[in-house]
Amino acid sequence: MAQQKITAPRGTKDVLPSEVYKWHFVESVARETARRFGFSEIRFPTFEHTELFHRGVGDTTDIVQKEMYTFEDRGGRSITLRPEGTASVVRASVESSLFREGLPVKVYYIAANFRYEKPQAGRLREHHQFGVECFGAAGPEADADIIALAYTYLSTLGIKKTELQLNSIGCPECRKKYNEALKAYFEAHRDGLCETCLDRLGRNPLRLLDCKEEKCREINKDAPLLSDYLCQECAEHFAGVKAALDSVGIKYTENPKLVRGLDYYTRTVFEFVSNAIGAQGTVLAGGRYDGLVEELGGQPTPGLGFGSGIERVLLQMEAEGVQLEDNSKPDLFIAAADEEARKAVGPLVLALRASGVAVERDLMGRGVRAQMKYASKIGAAYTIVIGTDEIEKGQVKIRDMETGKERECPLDPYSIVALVDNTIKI
RNA sequence: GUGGGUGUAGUUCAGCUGGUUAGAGCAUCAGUUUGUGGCACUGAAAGUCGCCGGUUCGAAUCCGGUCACCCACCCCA
Repeated sequence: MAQQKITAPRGTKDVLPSEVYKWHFVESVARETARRFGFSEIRFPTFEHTELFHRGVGDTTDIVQKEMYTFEDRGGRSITLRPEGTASVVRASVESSLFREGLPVKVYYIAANFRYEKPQAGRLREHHQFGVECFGAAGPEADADIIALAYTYLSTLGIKKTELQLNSIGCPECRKKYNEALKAYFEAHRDGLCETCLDRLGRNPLRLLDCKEEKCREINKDAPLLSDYLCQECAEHFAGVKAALDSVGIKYTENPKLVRGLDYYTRTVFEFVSNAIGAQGTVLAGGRYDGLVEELGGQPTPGLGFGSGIERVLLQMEAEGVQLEDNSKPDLFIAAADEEARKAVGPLVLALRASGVAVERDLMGRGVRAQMKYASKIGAAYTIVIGTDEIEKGQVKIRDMETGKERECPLDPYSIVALVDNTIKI
């Protein structure tokens, strides 16, 4: 009697053997791109003290207010499954004094994030991110470098059809002035605003710019622009970022309404956006966060970085028709014709595997014909059938499964490896 | 948290206005004179028709609830 099935928790996804090669590809491109740009990997725990995210991500954000997986552990500590990676990176770096051992500190990670959201296209409760962070560099070349890394990463994956949107949200000084101007403007148009906007007006007027409600959009059109309120330094920094991007030929669209959802951002914010994968079209997003390290107890240290959702990147690749090859197929399948041969196949297969060849054999007790069918199905490049004849003669036929051609080969691991490894066309 | 759509073999789906043994393609497994794959042919296995309740002589089909998935809002990668 079968037990009732247990399904994966809502908003989580298994990566099955048949598609895991796609993940391997994305991860290897991420690692290689990071390496070329001079970033080292950092790993950190899956859960942290809840306090870290309250301070690091920001108390007013939706993530902290209603999306965290928070629980008390058996020792009475408040623990949270990380909803994003940046706070952990900063915590770990401060804790181990990385910033005192020389700047800049450049690190990347590939890690799962957890947010209690309602799942939809491109949005999960557990999702994975390739993230990159750079600390210590205050100048605009650093911003451009991070964006160039993002751009290289996406193009190497075969993603061409995203738009890079760019904005500067200034420093706390100029943002304060802008916030006041914004508040004043929206107060004057109160009657025309939707309810959520009215609600936010007092707390975070920046967010109103993002509203998709038709009537709010109308009002947004003539709202004051942040670019008019940037202080001298911020304006120069932003101009520097744009000039640096121009010089390397990376195209961008200035989007004065682009506001990121995490409280820690300052100055540069950017997103690579797609319109091909549903409403959640942001494939990669990031920016500068010059106040975060200090907020988390370190010396004032500028920082910047981005996060890119691997599931979304995969969706985008799919949408753009990027073709990947599953390279997990075996090099060789060795079929046994009788009991005697089955005994001989075991040691042979082990010897070949020790030499680096991916070899499979029958574990299901099938006949030769069925073994060949199976070898074909799993995509083995070569097959060998061994029976009493072959063992007596010490010779086997090795067959190229693509062409169907066969070739004689001595029955010893070295000869077989030589044929399979050199991928000699038979 | 709010709203819309969808739940039938492993999978993609069919099943007309409720009628008795719930079907097909693909996939799986076995075989086509027993030592050779892809094609073809034969056959087999596989479903408490998401779950619970209601209406009815009778429910995959109608009604209610619930859960899950998909999509959108909110927000975000």
